[in-house]
Amino acid sequence: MPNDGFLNSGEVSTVPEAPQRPPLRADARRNVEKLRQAAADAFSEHGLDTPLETIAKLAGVSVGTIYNRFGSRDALLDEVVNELADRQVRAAMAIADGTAGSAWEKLVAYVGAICQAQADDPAFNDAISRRYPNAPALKAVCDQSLAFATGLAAGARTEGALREDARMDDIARFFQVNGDLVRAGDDAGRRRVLALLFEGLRARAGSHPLPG
Amino acid sequence: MPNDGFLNSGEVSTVPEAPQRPPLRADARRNVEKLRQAAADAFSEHGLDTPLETIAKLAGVSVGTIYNRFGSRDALLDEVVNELADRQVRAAMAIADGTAGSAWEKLVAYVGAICQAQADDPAFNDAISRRYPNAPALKAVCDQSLAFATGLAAGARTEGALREDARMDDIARFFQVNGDLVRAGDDAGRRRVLALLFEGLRARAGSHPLPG
DNA sequence: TCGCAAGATGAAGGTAATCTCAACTTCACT
DNA sequence: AGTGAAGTTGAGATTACCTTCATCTTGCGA
Repeated sequence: MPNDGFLNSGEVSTVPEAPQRPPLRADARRNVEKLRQAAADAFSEHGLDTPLETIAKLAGVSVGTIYNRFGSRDALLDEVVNELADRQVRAAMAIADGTAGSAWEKLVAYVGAICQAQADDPAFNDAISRRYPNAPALKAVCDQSLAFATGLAAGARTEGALREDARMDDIARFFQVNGDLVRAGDDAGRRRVLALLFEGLRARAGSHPLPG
Repeated sequence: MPNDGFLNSGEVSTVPEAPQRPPLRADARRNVEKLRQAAADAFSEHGLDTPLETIAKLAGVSVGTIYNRFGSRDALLDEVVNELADRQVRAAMAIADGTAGSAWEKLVAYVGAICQAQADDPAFNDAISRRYPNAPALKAVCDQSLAFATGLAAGARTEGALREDARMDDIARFFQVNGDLVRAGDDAGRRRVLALLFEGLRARAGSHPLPG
């Protein structure tokens, strides 16, 4: 559950463009909850390609209900995976924050945590490394994650640990590459590639400049 | 069932288990050729997921003919893409051989050439970086490519340019990773990641050992 | 308890692909 | 030219998914 984190001075109206729908009936609310749970479970086990049929069955409802409650596959995906991804990203941030040492070490810890989460949870992996253009909330989580990494990277560069010509989108590519190796089922290789990339990213005398 | 060969006066049969089919009729031979060409063109333009319908239309025959001549999608794929991949791998080998300098430089040239070919030809990319388990001839080409790279890598390690704990399967992963970034359409990023990986692969004082 | 709007259902329709096979066409040999 | 085997054809079977909608069911206010 997203914690809004603000101790606001007065009441602020909810969201400006809230469509002001009538409240859901009790059974419908129950079904939404069951579907959310079922979708999260199924996605986390089988990835985001899980058929709606599977999710509906797991929730004990029919596929039609998914459409009644969420409108489309993409909407379900965006809503459910958003929460899931948000949780993972926050956990990784906590790990980075809890890492004593240099910004470089925090950066390594953060990227390592995200990559491990990709390996552990197919849904999360699909979410941050694959393209889901119709999932805006999901994109927001990814951006948030990258922004955090960017901050750490800036610190690491200042320290002189991260090479000067490293760019922020390089980090995004770590996740992309890691996700691909996860999908290939090559966990050992994944770790090696990650290690190689970090080695490449370190500032060093006599390193060749990166292209671009 | 061994064939007791000594009754056979002169000719030894070519391949032991050649099914000895009757020769194809002229029109069928023509169709095989048209299909090979069409498949190579279509695969190279759209990747190995091109539907058979597209290929059949391009060749001016019906899908049924593909099955009559090749037996299955995978068989067509194996046969056609094998040739295509073999050509690319040989070209890359020639580039490596034509590169003056150290084994490390040859290795970089070879891997770079393969990766560039992946970027230029979707069929080749799918062939060496994706899994096509039902394509044995294709797998052979990949193995051949890796064996060549392995030779160069051994030389580069002897020179002291390649880190001691680099392994041969690391090179295979370069192709996998590169292929993924090609598919993502991120050519600039692809080059940067490749550069980072090579930086990571260089022998250096004070580098961390790779996991595994 | 009743009525009805909200909600659930799942078969049917749509799409996009591989693969099959009975009916037709053509080659090549006499 | 005639004939039969070889070859081609393409609609249909099949699979696997998403999405819709007419019909049935149910929560809940009166």
